[in-house]
Amino acid sequence: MAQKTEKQNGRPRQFDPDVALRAATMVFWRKGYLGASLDDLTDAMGINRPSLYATFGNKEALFLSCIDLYDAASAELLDAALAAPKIDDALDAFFTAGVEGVTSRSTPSGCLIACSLVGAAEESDRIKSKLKACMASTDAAVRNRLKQAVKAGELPADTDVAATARMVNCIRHGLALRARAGETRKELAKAARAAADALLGRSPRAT
Amino acid sequence: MAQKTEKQNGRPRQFDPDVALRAATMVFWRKGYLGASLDDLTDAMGINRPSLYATFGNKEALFLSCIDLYDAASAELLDAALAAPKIDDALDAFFTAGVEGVTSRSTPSGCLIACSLVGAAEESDRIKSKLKACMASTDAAVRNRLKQAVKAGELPADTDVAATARMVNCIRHGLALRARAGETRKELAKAARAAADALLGRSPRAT
DNA sequence: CATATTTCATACCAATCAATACAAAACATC
DNA sequence: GATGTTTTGTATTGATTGGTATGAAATATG
Repeated sequence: MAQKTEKQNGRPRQFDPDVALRAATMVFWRKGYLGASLDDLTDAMGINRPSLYATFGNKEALFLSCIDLYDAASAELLDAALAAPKIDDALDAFFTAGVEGVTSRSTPSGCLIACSLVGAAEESDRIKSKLKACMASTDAAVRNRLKQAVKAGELPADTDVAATARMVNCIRHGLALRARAGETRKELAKAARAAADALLGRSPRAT
Repeated sequence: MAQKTEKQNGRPRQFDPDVALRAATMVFWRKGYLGASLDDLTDAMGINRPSLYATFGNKEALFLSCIDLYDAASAELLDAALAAPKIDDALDAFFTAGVEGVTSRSTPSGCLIACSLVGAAEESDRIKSKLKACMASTDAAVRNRLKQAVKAGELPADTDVAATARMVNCIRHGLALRARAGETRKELAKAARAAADALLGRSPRAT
C-alpha cells in the first residue's frame, strides 16, 4: 500500500512508517484510544508530532491504521488455524490461536479490537464503522469454514452457521477480555477447550 | 449502606445520592471511564463538582461505585435466571437475560463491565482488581449452578465446571461487545440460542 | 437570635490534551 | 552552488482535563 519506492524530492523520512505504526499499535493496545496520549505515541514511535501528523493524519486516523494492521495480522493467523481439514482441528486451532494472541508476553494482554476499539466506538462514527467491519470480517471467515463443514457432513445440515459463527467469535472475544483481566493462558486454554468440546458435541474432559 | 436516615446538622443535601449514582453509571456506560468528563458527569447527575467530590470521593471512586451498583443489579438478574430448576432453562434464561441487558433501549448498548471497565483496567490497580472481582463473582454464580446440574445428573459427571463457567461468561461478554457494535437483539438472541444448544448437546435449530 | 456544621454555587487552578506555526535541516534538480 | 521541496525539531496554541479554594446558603442546636 504505502510501498511507494519512487524517488522523491526533499528531505528523506528518517523513520520507517511500518515500524512506527507497529509501535503505535502497541500503545493503543495497552492504553486504549483515549488513554494513549500523543506524547505516549510519539515517544514509542520515536518521532515527533509534525511527523506523525504528516504521515498518519491525526490521532483518529492513526488509530484506524493501527486497527487495520492488527486486524490483517490476526485474520491471517485465524485463517491459518481455520484451514485445518477437519472441523474439530480447525476450531481447536482457532481458539488456541485466539488465546495465544491475547496472552502473548511480547504484546499487551487482551485484544486491540475487544479492549480498545470497543471502548472507543462511541467516539466517532468512523471508529464505530471500523468496529462493525472487524466483527463482520471475522464472522465471515468462521461462517465460511462452518459452511464447508456442513457440506462435508461434519456438522448437522440444519446448523445455523451465521449464529454459530457469531457465538464462536463471542467466545474468542470473551477470552480476550479475561486475558485483560489477568487470567493465565492455561486457564483460558481450558475454557477454550471446553468451548470446542461443546461446539463439536465431544464429551467434556475433566481437568 | 449509605442509608443513614439519622438527623444531621448543617445544610441538607439537595439531591439523592442513589439517583445521582445511577445517572453517573449511565454516563460511564455510554462514554467509558476516560471518555466521561466531570462536566458530563455533573451535568447528568444534576449536581456540581464539590458535591460530587464530597459525596463520592473522586472520579475513580465514583466509577468504582457505579461498577458496584451495576454489578449488583446484573448479578441479581443473572442469579434469578440461573435459578430455573432445569439446567436447560437456566442457561437459556441466563443468555436471554444477558442479551436483554446489553440491548435495552432504556440504557446504553453493551455492558458496563465488558465495555468500560475492561477499557479502564490499565488506569489503576484498583480498577483492575475490581475487574477481576466482577469476573470472579459471575464465574462463581455460573459454576455453582453447573455443579448443581452435575449433581442432578443433568451434565456429565466429568464436566470441567470451572472451565465451562468461564466459557459461558465469555459468551455473555462477547454478546455485550457485539451489542456495542450495533448488532440487534434478534441477531444476538440467535447466537445465544446457538450457544445454549451447543452447551447442552441439543441439536442446533435452523433459522 | 447566635453559633456550629454541612452543603451549595462560582470561580479558579495547574496540568494535560490534540493539533500547528515556524524555521532550520536534508535531499533532488538545475 | 542556487532553488525548490519535504521532513525535522522546537515552541506554542487554545481548549479541556481532574480537582479545589472560597464564601454564601441552609439547617440544627443552644
